[in-house]
Amino acid sequence: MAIVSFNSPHNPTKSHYHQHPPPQPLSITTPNSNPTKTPSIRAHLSQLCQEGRPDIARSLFNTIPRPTTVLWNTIIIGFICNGMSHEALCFYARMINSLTPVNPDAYTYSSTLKGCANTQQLKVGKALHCRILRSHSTVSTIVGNSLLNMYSSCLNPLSRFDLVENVFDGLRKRNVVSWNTMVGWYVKRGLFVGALKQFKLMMEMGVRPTVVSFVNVFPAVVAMKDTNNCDVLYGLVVKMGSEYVENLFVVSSAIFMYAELGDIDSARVVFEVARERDIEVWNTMIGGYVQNDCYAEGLDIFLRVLELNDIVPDTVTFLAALTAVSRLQRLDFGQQVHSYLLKNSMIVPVIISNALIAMYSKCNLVDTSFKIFEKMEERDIVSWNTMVSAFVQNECDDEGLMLVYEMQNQGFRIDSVTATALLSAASNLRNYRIGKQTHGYLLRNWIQFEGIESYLIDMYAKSGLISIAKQLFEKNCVNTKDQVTWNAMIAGYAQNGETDQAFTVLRQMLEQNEKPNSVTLASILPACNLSGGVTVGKQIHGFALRHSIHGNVFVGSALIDMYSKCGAIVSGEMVFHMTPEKNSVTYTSIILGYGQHGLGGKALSLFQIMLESAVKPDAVTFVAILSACSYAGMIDQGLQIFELMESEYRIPPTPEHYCCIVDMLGRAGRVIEAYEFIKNLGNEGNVAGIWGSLLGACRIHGELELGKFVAKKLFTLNEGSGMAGYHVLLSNIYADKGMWKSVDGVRKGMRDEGLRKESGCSWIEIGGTVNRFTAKDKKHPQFDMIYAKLENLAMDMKIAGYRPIARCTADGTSELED
DNA sequence: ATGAATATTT
Repeated sequence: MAIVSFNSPHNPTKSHYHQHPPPQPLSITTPNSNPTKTPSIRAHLSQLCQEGRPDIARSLFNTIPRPTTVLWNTIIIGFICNGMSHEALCFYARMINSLTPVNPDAYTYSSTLKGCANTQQLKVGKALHCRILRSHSTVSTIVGNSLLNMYSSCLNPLSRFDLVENVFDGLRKRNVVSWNTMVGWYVKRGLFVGALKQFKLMMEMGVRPTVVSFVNVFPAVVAMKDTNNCDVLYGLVVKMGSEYVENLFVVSSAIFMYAELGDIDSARVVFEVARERDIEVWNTMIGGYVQNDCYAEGLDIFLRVLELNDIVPDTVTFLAALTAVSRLQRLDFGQQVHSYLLKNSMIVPVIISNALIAMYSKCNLVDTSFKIFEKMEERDIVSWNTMVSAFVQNECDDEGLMLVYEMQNQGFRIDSVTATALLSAASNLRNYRIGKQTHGYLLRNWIQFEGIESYLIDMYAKSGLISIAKQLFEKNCVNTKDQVTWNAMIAGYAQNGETDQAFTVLRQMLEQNEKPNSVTLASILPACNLSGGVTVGKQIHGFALRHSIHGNVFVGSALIDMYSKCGAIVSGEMVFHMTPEKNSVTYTSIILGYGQHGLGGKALSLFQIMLESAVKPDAVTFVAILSACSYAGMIDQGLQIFELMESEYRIPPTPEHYCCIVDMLGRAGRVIEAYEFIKNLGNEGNVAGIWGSLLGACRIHGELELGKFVAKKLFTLNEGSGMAGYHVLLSNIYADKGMWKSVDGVRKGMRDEGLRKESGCSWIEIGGTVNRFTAKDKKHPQFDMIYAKLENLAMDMKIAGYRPIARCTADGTSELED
């Protein structure tokens, strides 16, 4: 089996030396042997360099009393070909300052200039340029080309002054290399039209293009998305003959060109035309498929590479394969790639480990990601960022924050990627302090990146500082509002329950001719639930249909949710069946809807259909189906599904699942069983919600003693927001039993602790207007008529023989039930 | 003995 090889940054395999025949045996020379000694010393030095030992060649060189220019050149070239450009430059400095004067020649200049290009030493390059101009009346084409190349790699491509062009204009003789370098330079400067013009000019001058000419001009048409000229250029390649069409450089860059332009079929044709393929051709083809979201096809090609005996997959191959695996969330495949790597290579490069971390994270196995991260001997900023993002994306925001802390301890600085993860964590945790700190850090360090405003708006809105979000939206994004920014603001208002504001922003968005997309609609739809009216939701649905975005999974799921929350479960059902693409959220929405409408049987049969489909249920799906079972009293089925969740689907239960089970048992009167269930959970069951469900059950079934015990337990847990509700529940239990003294006691306790239950509210939509009511409120413009009608109704009910049961609520108002 | 050139993770 082939051993996996990985590229090192300075891969010498492409140096010219390795294209030469294998080294000849040494010829030993003595200092005074004969006049031919110089060429043989030169051959010896050159051979040492070919063997990758230029330092030894230098030591040998140091023993030579009066080295000639040729010998100096040999060492300089030797260093350059071994990726030691810095040493080459030092050696050049030694040469011109030598006590035994030697004159640099064209070889010295071209190789030293290459050294400058490799190390970005503009000053040395300029000094060389001066020296060349001073010492020679004419500049040879090769030296001129070396100057062109040096300037094109050392100069800032965005600078207004174009020294490269000056040198090119000053060249007395140009050849195809000069033209190619110019085309490359234009591309680097972003002057794509210029690059293409230069290429055309070269053709018009009768210069025959080489493969490099094509490789250099392709990126220009890619950048311009110029599919026409792309075809013209490739046509030219075909015309030039098989030496061009089958050249590995041409094949690889043509595949890349077509793939970048979205024409993956043509890329495949180019790939098939190549009779011989090296690993880079294979990599480009895999990468092309990944780039075009054809992950399965990419993996097919990857598998073919593994089967080849003469091609060894490298870092890039595995990187592309892992990207495809991540996008497909094909964990099985990813694990195979992982074990292949472990089996076949000594060390896994950092970049591959990073991709593995990302892959496991995308497959929701963040623990495995962290194991890989922990085991890494070396980590770069991408490793840290990937792991932090992995935590944040898998709902482990606290771990993500801790890791950022640790990362800074180890000398890595927060960058734009870390910041996006931090902002996401802040908005997930609804923690504006972390968000503000991150915002401050970005401002202090002048860190800017694309979409920064949307991240900030999202964070401030979700963490409750909607006014700051609004300020950012209005001040910082005056002219730069894009779809994402608009969406962030709309979602922000919608999530804060500010429905009117959300719709105002949507209207502004439409007025400014910015098109809403699926994200916009999926963000605004939940606001329709809150507003209580189905009319607005229907309008959004109509909008989605008109703009052909109703087929989107997210929009579909949001529509289902909206209809079912507005009581229109039949419409929700229809949307479900008409949504072409269904994911776990789509299924969960409709199951939840069925459950809330008491349609347990329908929920259950749809859940069965889901299990048989390719869509995997997630933790939320189980909450939906369990609560549906609970509402419908389908206890046995519910318990069975709960078993299945852990054993079959490997989803660890959360407090929400436990709540469902307790609720399910409790509603059915199996209160003691529910209590036993919580006891068995141990410390994991010490969550207010779970005990709260049990307290609810105690009330329904009049379990006074257990209720008192459960309430006591709840009050020790003291989890804030819901506590008032639990006090009210306890007082209701007492009230049901007519124990008014105890009721008073609970209410006094609540007053002492400053607890107040938020009053319940109901609403109804009439003629497109939503009317909200809370107990005893007089805000409605027609409240007097409404109360008069209520009294009439109450009278009618009394006459009909109805006896309401009066129960006490915490704020002293009476509540009519049953 | 010298010059131009392709693929990559958050």
